[in-house]
Amino acid sequence: MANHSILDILNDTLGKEAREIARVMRFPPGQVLFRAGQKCERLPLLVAGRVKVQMTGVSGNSIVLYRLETDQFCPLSIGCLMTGQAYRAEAVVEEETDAVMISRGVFDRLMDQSASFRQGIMESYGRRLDDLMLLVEEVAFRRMDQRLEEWLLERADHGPIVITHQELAVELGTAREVVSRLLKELERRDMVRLARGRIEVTNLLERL
Amino acid sequence: MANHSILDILNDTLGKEAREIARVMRFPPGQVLFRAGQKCERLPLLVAGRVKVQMTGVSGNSIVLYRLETDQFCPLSIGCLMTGQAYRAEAVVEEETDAVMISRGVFDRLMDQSASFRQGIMESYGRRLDDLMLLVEEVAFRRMDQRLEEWLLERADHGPIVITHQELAVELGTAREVVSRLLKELERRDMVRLARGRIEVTNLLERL
DNA sequence: GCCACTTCAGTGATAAAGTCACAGTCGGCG
DNA sequence: CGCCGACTGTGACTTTATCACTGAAGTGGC
Repeated sequence: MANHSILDILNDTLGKEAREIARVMRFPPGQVLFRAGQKCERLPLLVAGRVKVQMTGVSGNSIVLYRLETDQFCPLSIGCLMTGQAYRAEAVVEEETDAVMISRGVFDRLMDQSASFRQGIMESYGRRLDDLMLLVEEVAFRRMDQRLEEWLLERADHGPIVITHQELAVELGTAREVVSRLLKELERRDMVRLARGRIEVTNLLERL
Repeated sequence: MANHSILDILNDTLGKEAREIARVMRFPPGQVLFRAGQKCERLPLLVAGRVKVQMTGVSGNSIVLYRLETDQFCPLSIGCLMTGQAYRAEAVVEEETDAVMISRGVFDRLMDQSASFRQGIMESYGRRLDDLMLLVEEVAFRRMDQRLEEWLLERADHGPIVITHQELAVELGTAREVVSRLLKELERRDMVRLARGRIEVTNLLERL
């Protein structure tokens, strides 16, 4: 996976069938790749773009689990494809996304024939497991104000962050009111400037 | 993986080398299979027994992530083996465990040659991912009293539960004091009986 | 422009959970 | 028996979650 793009691997392994068997599809922002409760038909494999995977608990609260980016597989789909279970989460396109949709048969074939493909799958899986372990630790043990500040700092580079408090609450897995209060407190300390649907990070960095 | 045990698959694929290449090791309760920070040399694959995998956050708090049981692989080890990263969690034997320890080379060979092995690996991975997603939801959104009661009910079948409040706190990813208080409250309502290092569930069931 | 309507944000009150500090209690062992 | 370490209980306080509600900002029709 280090040397070749996913498309190269597919072409190498599947030969001239590649284009027919594994068609690249384009998804616009906002499109839902899959919802909780649905069965999985095909494994999405991102060629470009970004997809957000989030889960809604019984309480109705949601949390973002991880994001899929270029050259990554959706590990949830693999699980659902292999076991026939329904999805437990949903995937929403954030940036226009091109993805190869692979059927179970083609997946098995690739796993059988391409060591590079296997390597890619295993790495993708490993990364997700790691992501989720870190998320568990975050949610279980870290303070919300710190997590919020970090989240803001990570996206403060390119001007104001366009997001509602509700969406931000889902990112962190908390309640909208909590986010509102913490943000207001940051504004009082002149660390951010708030507007409807927009957060401008001013001098948050200094605390690190 | 549905039809054959892991040992069968190993024997089928590796032939007479199997015994030399992938030796079965026995671990007593309490033994640590790996610690956070260590590198992974071999992939443990449980033939019998039970292993608890837990993680300690920067705060010093710990939480149990999942348990390995018969015929399961340790997905963390796969990740560490593939990427060369160090473990982020630790694994402790709970019941005497027999495990086959597989090297990177043998792992790659099995992945290449045995569809059953691949299937087993992928299923194991899928299950862990699912476990962790559920854990994220639990920790993020569910009430501690309910989680505690469920935990107790799940192990109330075979007489008193032998565990300290501290250990129970790690199971749930909370603080010892929280567990102590919730348990005391349950005892006041005559739902459990408490003793040092022991919890007896009396009539907790009725609430369901 | 004005109005109705929806979405978004702010906030008080209260409950649940986490943190800190410390006291009491039990069990084993010299 | 008495001491020590591990375990448990609890008060005081902080942080986070939940509930209920208000107001403010954008949107579209007329």
